[in-house]
Amino acid sequence: MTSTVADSAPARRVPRPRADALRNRERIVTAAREMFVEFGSQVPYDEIARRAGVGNATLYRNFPERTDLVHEVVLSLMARVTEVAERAAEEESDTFAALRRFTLGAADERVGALCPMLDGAFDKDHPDLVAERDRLEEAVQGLVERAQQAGRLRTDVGVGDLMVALSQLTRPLPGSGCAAFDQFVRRHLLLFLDGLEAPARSELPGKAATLEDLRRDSCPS
Amino acid sequence: MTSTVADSAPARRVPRPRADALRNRERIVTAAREMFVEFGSQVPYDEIARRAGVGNATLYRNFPERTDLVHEVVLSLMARVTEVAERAAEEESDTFAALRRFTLGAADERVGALCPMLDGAFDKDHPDLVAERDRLEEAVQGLVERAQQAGRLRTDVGVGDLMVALSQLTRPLPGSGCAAFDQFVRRHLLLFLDGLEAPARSELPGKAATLEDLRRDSCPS
DNA sequence: AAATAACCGGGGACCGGGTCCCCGTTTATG
DNA sequence: CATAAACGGGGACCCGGTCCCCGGTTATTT
Repeated sequence: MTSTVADSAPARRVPRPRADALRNRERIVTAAREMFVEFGSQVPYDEIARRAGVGNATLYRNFPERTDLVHEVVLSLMARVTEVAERAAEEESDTFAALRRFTLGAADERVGALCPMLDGAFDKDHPDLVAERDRLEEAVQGLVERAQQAGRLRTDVGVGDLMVALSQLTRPLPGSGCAAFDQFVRRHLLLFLDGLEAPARSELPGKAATLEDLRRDSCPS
Repeated sequence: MTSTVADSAPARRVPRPRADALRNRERIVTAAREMFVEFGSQVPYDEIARRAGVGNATLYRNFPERTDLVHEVVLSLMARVTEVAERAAEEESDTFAALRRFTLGAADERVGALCPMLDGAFDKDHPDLVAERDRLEEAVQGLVERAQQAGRLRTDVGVGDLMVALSQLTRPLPGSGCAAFDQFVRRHLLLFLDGLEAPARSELPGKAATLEDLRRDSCPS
């Protein structure tokens, strides 16, 4: 994975970051993801540092702007979720089972944490982000279309419906690191999925939405 | 409603509050409910006062402790939701339709706002609160049982499942007062309800929970 | 293994926003 | 009309988050 880029190159100009520096940066991002999930992206810097087992200065050195940190976390989280979607599509033959697996897997990754991040305060149009979002949408859209074409998923729902409901249902209650809650969430996700299954049991108002619709609608600012 | 308690009594000791004072108190509670729904119970006192069209001093005079205000708001919100449940049971002959009506009605009242209030910081065991919670549980439990006995609602779900999922799905995204989002929420609620309908399309892990279970589990503190 | 430079960590000063009170003014009541 | 209760907003206080400084530590280089 990590190519030996700066190995033979003149290392004097950019002497390659130290090993522990990279490790620390990684620990920070992980800690931040966990904290964001639980307390939202406004959580104090010092707390994140403590959770990461790092001095706060290290945190400020790596991410001078909070924006940078949020950006990094969102990116990393989206990548994980995308991978869950791709693995589900690949390894699950039954189309609806694939959808189930993705949903529960995404819940385990705490997609719900993406929600509070939409509270402004970070660049939604950054190229990296758009790229990652497109990858995610493509992967999930694939799951949805396959299930719909197989007649297993009702056709009046879209990726947006799935993602938003998924996010909402898995959003952590602030404070309580309740253990029993997790099991509870799985029940709700499964119930929601049952509602998604074809044939449709009711008629929905409005129309199915894509991720693009979401991004546009959610922030009229 | 308001009995003339202090009318003939020696009014010197407690000379009955002035009319505008009562009106102001009411406006404050209303404003607080709206603000809590949108921004959580931590919203600055001054903001609430401004929204209520009152000086901040009036707010502090009426609710010296934030706890008091939260308590009042929760109570008022629960009462509204209970009423929705009772009206639904009473006026809707079809048992599942009653459940639908309650769910959508409760969403309109913004039950989701109750969630962030569980972030500690207020007395869960206050007699008034317990009483109101029991009334609410009884009303909703009635809806659930009727639908289950009629064979319209799957039997592996309980009041707790409905209430928590309902709260989660309707929780407002902090910041954006997005208009389109509301319509979106209705879609998700209807999908979830479809999942609740009998016959069950999947097998759920764990077991159905009551409100009492919720209260106990959610705060191991 | 020693030298060197990059990196780390935590203690504390600064700053902004929320809380809460004081007091001159307004308004319901009898 | 007199009186006292209630109002309102301006500002002082205070706390918690941010951000920097500097002495110590640890990975790299020869």
